[in-house]
Amino acid sequence: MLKLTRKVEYALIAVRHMQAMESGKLTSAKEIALSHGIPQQLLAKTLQKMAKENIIEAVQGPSGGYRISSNSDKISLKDFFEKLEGPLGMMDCYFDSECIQLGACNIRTPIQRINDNMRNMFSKMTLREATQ
Amino acid sequence: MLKLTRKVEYALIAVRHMQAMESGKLTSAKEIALSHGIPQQLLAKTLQKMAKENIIEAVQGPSGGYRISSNSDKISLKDFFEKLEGPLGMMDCYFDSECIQLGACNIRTPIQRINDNMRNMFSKMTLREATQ
DNA sequence: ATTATATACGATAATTATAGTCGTATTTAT
DNA sequence: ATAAATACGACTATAATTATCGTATATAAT
Repeated sequence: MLKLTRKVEYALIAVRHMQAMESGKLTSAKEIALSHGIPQQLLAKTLQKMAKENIIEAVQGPSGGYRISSNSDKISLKDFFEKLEGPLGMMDCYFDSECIQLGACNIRTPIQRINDNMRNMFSKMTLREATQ
Repeated sequence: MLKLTRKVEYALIAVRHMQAMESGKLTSAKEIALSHGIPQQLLAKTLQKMAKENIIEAVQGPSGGYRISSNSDKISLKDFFEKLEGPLGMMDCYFDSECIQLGACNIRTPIQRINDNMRNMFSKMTLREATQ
């Protein structure tokens, strides 16, 4: 329960991989995928997402690749998770859905309480901290 | 991401429903299911699970049903979640699986760190507290 | 005793979400 | 030009969750 998705797992692996690189040096999707035995195409997408969200920097062309963004120590785990997978919450009902429950829902407050605690916790933890 | 499953959602609804009952009074799976518009059979299973785990008390036979267990204020959210769905952790690799990663895994420590924080947080929060 | 109503529970089907692949376009160093 | 990288939309496969079905057992009420 409350498992990380593969997407996030791969993202964490990639971040650690990039952090272990010599400062400023690039690494590629292929390189990360091969050295950790994960599907390259899938990883590539996650890297692209991270680049788009400024968690990492992308350089195109041959001898291009990715490197960790310089502001990675300002990114909280909450932001990291949310940038990759949308709102961090234990329930959809606060974000999208038309809940069937209508007026009958008796767990809005409990859920909100749990959510707040979770969000708070992951806000206080930086990506850098977590992956160091 | 990190969504509660329906099972847990229904369990929370049921707990709240039972807490709202007059002390000691029973309510049935049918009653809860009808008043909150959730599938009765599925809810029934969750109630059975909760009864088995001593979160609630079950009384069989007609005019039987369920009531909240007297020790419900001693149950942490962590226990509640884990009793319903197994180990509370962001990754399987610590529990069951043979991970493909072998030696290449570079996120054991990060994941463990995140897990510890989560478990710690949910340990400190009681079910009673959360659902009050 | 019989009936009706409740819990108990294993097996299975349906649905949904996640994970992974494919094909193609674009960028750019050599 | 070519080769090697990122970028990205569409699609398929797989796994997990959600829900249903069928049946057994308990027990209060008649």
